[in-house]
Amino acid sequence: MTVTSRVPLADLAALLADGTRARFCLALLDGRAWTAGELARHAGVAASTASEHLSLLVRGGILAEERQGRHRYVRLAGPRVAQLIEDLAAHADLAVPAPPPPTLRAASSAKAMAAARTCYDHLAGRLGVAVTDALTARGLLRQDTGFALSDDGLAWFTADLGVRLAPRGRRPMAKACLDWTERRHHLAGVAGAVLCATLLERGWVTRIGTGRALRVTPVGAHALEDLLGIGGEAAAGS
Amino acid sequence: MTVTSRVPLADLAALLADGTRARFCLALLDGRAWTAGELARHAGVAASTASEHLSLLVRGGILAEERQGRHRYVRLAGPRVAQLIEDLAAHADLAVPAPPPPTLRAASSAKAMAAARTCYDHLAGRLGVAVTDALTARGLLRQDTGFALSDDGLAWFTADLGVRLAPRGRRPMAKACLDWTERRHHLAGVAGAVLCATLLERGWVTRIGTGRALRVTPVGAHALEDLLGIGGEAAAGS
DNA sequence: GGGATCGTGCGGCGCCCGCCGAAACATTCG
DNA sequence: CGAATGTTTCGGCGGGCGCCGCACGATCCC
Repeated sequence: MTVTSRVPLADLAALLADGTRARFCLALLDGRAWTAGELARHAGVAASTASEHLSLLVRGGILAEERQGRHRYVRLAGPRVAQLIEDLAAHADLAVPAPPPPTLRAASSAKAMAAARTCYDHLAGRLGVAVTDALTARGLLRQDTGFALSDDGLAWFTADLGVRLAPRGRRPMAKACLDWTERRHHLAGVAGAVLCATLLERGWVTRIGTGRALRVTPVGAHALEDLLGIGGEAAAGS
Repeated sequence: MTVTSRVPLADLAALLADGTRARFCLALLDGRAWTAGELARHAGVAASTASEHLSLLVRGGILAEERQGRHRYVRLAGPRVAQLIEDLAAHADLAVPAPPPPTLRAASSAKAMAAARTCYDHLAGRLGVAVTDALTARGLLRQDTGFALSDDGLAWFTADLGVRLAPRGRRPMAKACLDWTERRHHLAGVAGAVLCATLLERGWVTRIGTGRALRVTPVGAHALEDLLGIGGEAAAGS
């Protein structure tokens, strides 16, 4: 009988408390849109099962959907949920030290991911942390008293990188995001997204295959060395 | 058969996906330690049920326990989990606009909470946001390019407030925490915790009853006006 | 139009898990 | 020591939910 009024927190958590739905969300952390079928295969469940899960996640505000023809494209609803899931995953993985990957293929993939990857819409992995460190060392990013760009940092985006860094809604300009391989913070927020988009646009980094993993191109390595003094391992192509 | 390797994210979310466990965590957001019995009564379940829930939460790293005699005291495991739960709750409450409180007592309590309360170990509610705004307006806290104290801000804590602001482990000095009544950010992190602790120690604010709600004392109102130019409604006692 | 592909609604099955009460254990107090 | 109180363990019950297969509608391609 205990009707026990609903607890919003529990309802939200319940959406992520299922292995299959969690796998969906983790896959979608690459920031791109997937079709229902792709996700079903990725998680190893029947299409009908995936369909129901997606409806729940959309209704719960975790995912946004976009229908095109016979496809149902689905992506994370926004940077906020992406951050939330990333935080949750980071916390969960801290408790469970990653077991050694079973297959060679998985090991190689894990290695590439650890080197450089996207985290929703910004850089992560050793590359992401290296960029964050370089910005900090040069006084462009302040981490000792919080996490914010300095005035020099603002100027760097405009003058050195050559991109406009405009406020976007209520999203913070700079934000710390916990890197789950490096166990340190890397740059997220508007600045992180703009930086990542710029690197991709200019071909300084490219995606490896269809996943989240990135590779620094030779041109990119030069540019990163030039702009931030990043060289060697962190900028190495895979 | 589908053994489907575990998904840490889902395991963590599952801990919070139950109404009773969620109620426990939300109650513990006051930052203090509760006994198992108190939580059981608070959530309206049998002691045996609460006991099992607590064991799960402790094993999952959400809660830390401390046994004293026949009592089992339990509190949130640390600022990190507190922040996680707060984020999750904030996101959940955004989707579900709070229904009007059913009872007069609840309404009065909600009013006090909205005015001033603790959020784990820092200030929240209109008071928390007012303090954050005042710090920002005076150039002590930078919010336009992220969220960090300025050098003036560091000096303010030492010279004006008269407290040492030392780094504590890996916890960030300043951090934005989403206020679920004001729907804006307030100051968290080491600085937020130190500030809140100082205000409580000096009797500038006091707890109302046993909950999270706070009241600004007359002495406190003067001090806040003095230090930050905060007056009127935000500093009003209740 | 015909055949392949993609997504969805519906039963039905099975299991997990949250709940309680009763009994046992631990601690404090008189 | 005995009573009172707080907590834990154990069965057992019931409901919720994640899974599939199948049938069907929609869409795209040839």
